[in-house]
Amino acid sequence: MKIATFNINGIKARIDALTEWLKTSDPDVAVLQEIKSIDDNFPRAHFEDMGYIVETHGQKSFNGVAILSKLPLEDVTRGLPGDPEDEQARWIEATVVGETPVRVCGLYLPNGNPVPGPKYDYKLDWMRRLKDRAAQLLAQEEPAVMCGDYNIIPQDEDAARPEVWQEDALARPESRAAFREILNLGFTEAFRARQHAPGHYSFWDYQAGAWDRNDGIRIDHHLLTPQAADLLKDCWIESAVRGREKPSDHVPVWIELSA
DNA sequence: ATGACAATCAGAGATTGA
Repeated sequence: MKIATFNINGIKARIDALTEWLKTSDPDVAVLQEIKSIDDNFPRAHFEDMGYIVETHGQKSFNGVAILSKLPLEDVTRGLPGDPEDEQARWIEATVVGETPVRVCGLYLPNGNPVPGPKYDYKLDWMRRLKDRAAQLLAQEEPAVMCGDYNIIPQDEDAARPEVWQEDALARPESRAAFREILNLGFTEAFRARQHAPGHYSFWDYQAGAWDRNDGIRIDHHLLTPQAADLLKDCWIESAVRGREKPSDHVPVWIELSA
């Protein structure tokens, strides 16, 4: 089972690039962030015609997550538990029924800038709720993946120019500590389980020729429960997608599971 | 120190992102 997480930065703007990517790279499961669309405006039939089951959790203008799957999906839920007041569409879950069923959670973690401020408070509170949900998933003792745009640069080696991110919500010590707290529950960060070298990124800003200068950051991640980590065959970043026509500023990050 | 770039909604320019 091949699963890719991909922040597409708007379904309306990315429909052609996303379609081309699905055709050529052929994920079994595509976990999408920033669809920037309400559910009714998501081009569901277009992807169904390509053989995908489509589950969305959108809102107007911003955020929004989705799962496209060639394998059956069961028990779809929307929204991160823990705050009924939270109306931002940043979390979706479904069980992908392959040879071995896998619970797949797609997330778009808040950016959190500027620091300090209410947006940063929201980020840290969202991560507290994420930790609660992560602990529940661990207690199930089943294969589960939490993947998406974490808006977290885990370590300095995950940025081309770590010095410019020092005071940023993506790299602040409190942000990194909250991320590590979740890892320390017992999750495996798939990319670092397979790759130890610095210089691998999943986002390059549109501005100032960041892609051409390889001035990137690694902020899109897969976190695996032990039962999922035991199934991990490989993890890689499809960075070439950033160089295509009308690209997102993020690229797909893949895992392959023996499932 | 600033802006650069892109997307959305709207129908100009503010807001958001990272």
